[in-house]
Amino acid sequence: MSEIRWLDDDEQRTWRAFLSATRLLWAQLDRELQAEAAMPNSYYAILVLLSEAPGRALRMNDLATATQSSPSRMSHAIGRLEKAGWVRRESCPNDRRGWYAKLTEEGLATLEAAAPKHLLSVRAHLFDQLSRDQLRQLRQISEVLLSHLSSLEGVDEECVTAATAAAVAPAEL
Amino acid sequence: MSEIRWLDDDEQRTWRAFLSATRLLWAQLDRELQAEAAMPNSYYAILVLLSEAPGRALRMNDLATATQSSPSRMSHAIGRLEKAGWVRRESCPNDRRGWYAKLTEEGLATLEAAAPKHLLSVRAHLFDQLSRDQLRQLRQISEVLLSHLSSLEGVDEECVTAATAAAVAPAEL
DNA sequence: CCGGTTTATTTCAGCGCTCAAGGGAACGGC
DNA sequence: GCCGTTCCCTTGAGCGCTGAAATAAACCGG
Repeated sequence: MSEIRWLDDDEQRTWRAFLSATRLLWAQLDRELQAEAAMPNSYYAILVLLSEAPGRALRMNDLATATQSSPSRMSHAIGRLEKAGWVRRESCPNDRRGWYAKLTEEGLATLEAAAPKHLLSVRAHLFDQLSRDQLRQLRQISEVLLSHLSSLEGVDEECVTAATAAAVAPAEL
Repeated sequence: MSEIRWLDDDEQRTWRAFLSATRLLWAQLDRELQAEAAMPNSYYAILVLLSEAPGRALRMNDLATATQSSPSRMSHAIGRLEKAGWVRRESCPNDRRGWYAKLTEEGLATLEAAAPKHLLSVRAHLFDQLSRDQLRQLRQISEVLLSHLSSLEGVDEECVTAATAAAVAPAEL
């Protein structure tokens, strides 16, 4: 085993600050969304994607790849969303293996009620805290990391960001 | 309801890049730690904290507050770690309500085997990707967010960062 | 066609987490 | 001393997720 280069003091501090900050930020946003809309972040993202899709419906697989999640996960998620009355499954006419997940009126209403509040959370805990310069830096840093990470998994970078873009607001944005 | 100020194009891009990057980074680090050490990040952090503690033991409550998690979560977590043979519960002599979680030899060995690999992951996916300037910026940004978020919850900021510091390497660092 | 592969989705077991509820020990005013 | 409160920890149900296996339909070379 080659010599181990541990983190120096500066790196330590950077690492732990980053770790804590992102963890707390996620937790906070999740908590607020849970309180406001009774759903986790991931389900919110699904609803947004559906709201933007033509006919407010998407194939299961497309949903899964768009949100960077497994088919299994999507199946469970849609199951729950269906139980909540926000989504309905509809069989696909061309391909009898396939299913559409379609946003219901109720689901759309829920989403539209949740979106402004979620936006406020994001502003309060991220955008309002940082200077214009810092936001620019954060964006560049994120893009570097993103391009590295998505290359790792043979994933289309555009696809990832496009999908996650959803996580902030529904179609009317 | 007052006028809603949606995210502009620049903000959108910043937000989604940040969102995707942190999500993918966490996922990647978790995946690698899972593959190398068969444990999630949170359990790793617990083992590191224990390895640094005097007598390699800590009270349940101290562990919980140090890792910013609920007593319940810690109870479950130590239960699993105990089942894995990495930790042992020992009753507290002074306070018969209390329990110590004590790192076993086996647990320490597991941790020491995992630490260098985990460090490599962190370097590969974060530190090696960013310039010196960007690392400095990232640190400042994280610290701003951290101080905001920890003030929200009436939490001691030092405590949070101190605990998370652990998440990179065991005592001998 | 027919048989094997690929594609689309579900199912199941199990993990880590949260939240609400509870037991048991210590503390503190009366 | 006693009773209520507080503190420490556990329990159990349920949620969101993962990974592997199963089903079932479409595709495709022979």
